[in-house]
Amino acid sequence: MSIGLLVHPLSPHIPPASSPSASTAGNHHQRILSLAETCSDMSQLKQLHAFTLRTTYPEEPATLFLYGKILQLSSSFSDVNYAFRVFDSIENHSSFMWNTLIRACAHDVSRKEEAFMLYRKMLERGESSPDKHTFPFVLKACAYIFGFSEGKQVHCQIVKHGFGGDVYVNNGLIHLYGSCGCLDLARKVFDEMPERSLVSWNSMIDALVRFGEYDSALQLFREMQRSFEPDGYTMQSVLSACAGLGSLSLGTWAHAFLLRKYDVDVAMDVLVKNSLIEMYCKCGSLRMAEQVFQGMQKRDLASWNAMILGFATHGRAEEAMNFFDRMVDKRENVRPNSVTFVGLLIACNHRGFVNKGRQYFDMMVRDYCIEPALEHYGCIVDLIARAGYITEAIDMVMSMPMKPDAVIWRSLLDACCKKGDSVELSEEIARNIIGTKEDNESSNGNCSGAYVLLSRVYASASRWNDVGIVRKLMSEHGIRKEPGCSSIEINGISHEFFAGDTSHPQTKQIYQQLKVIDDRLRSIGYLPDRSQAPLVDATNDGSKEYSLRLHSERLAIAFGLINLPPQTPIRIFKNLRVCNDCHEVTKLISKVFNTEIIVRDRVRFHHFKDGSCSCLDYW
DNA sequence: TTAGGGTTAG
Repeated sequence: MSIGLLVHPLSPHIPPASSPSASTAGNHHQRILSLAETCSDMSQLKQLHAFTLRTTYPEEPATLFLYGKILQLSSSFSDVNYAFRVFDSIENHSSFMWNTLIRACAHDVSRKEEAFMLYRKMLERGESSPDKHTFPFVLKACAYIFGFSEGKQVHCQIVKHGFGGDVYVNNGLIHLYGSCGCLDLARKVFDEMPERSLVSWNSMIDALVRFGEYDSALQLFREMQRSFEPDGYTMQSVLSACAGLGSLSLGTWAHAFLLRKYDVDVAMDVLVKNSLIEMYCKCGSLRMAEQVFQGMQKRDLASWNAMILGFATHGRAEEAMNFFDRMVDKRENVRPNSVTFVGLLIACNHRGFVNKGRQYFDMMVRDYCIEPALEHYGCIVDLIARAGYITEAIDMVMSMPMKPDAVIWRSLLDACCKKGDSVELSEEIARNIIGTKEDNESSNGNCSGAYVLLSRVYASASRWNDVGIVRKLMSEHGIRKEPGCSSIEINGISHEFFAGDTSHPQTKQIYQQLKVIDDRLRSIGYLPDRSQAPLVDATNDGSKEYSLRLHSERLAIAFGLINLPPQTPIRIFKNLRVCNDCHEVTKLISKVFNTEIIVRDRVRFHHFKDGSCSCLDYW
């Protein structure tokens, strides 16, 4: 029966003024209910609602049941306002009605807070008690707003109402505590669950991955396989863990696992494929990332962004920009978002493309109406400041609608130091950073960044007393400089190098190789930046010939050239940011030695407990 | 008598 014919077939059944027999009313409600199942949009639902109002008695339980259905349908058509109107028109609400409305709010971005308010109202009114359906919805809303204290209250209510053993409720709790970063509480709920589902495992694994506990996440994944088959959600978390560890061997294993175990649906899923792209990019294999991207039948914005970010963070700015051109081209016609522009600005930043960076920043605002966020400002300020346009960078910081964070101030300070600008200005900037909460957070728990930069400012102005004061302050506060470190995996063993490091057993050969590299680079006309502080005493044999500044990555590259067969790609992981100078030299070494060299920066180093990495030769 | 859980990048 079509809803368009609603009034005619049902009209003869409109209840008379006198009370209808129970069976007639029952049939009538039943017929409206079956019509409700066929509603496909709000206009049909509104007709049905009007008809229900006209032809039923509001106090009948069957009518209340119908209103519940109308409420549910209006929220499923995303008309939460209408759902609220229906709700407000009813005097006594069933648990189902409360639950439906709470759920509608929990799923609506702009009403997440209301979900919790509604739940409180439900308790206050006391006309119906929360049940096992209520809590998962409320918890979802709490998780979304990172409402830890609200969530704790709800947790108490769950125990009080006796739903502590419900698997859906517990999954909601794991998700909530996981979202708030309370991994121990999430784990406690997980461990104490009388029954677990696939979602329980996925939620716990996801929480661990999101907060950087990659090892534990992979450990849990292994345990999970004893009782459940992983699904697409699981595999995305596993791929993120591999990406976080920067372990291409693990990531490649996960890719193979995916292809072996799953049907086309899971393996071809856009979200899973995007995770694969991200994993390959973060593990340094842009070739594989591109291969996955090219093989995708369907792509979304995130697929493009993942590639752009991948190229950008590896210093391959031209390819990042080419991908952007392709995505906005008429054929693809994908509209970029704020993340796309972060990628483009990072690309420009890594390579010092100041004008391009300015163009993208303007394009983002002008052509795509995207409000620049702190991250965009961070990139552009760093870019223009590094290029020496300190005044322009400071003006930009002053014009920002939000408060600059310590990272931005540090970009300015760094640029001031390099340019040897006024000490007063540097001191002023340093005052904005030192001791701030953001600085502590943004520099891995120490605020060495600003102190080190400031001591460099004083050193460049030959104010040695002030250098001493800063160093003393640092040692008094127990602050140590976080050294740059590069790592390379060969035959499953990770070798780490610091700048000017001479601790490796192969140091002698490494420095000889560096000399070879240096000579080859000079032979093609490369002139190292002499203004950089030379590490002339770095070699064991006291040779002072090697005058290039020894970034840790160059040591790792030399080590790779010695120990890997010719033309084997060399993959380096670095804990800090890779500078433009490094990108340029790496490109040249790569050209001269006819070897692919990839340097991935900002990697959190990982060491397996037995001191090894199971690195297979997938490069 | 109605229904339910877990995602997107820096």
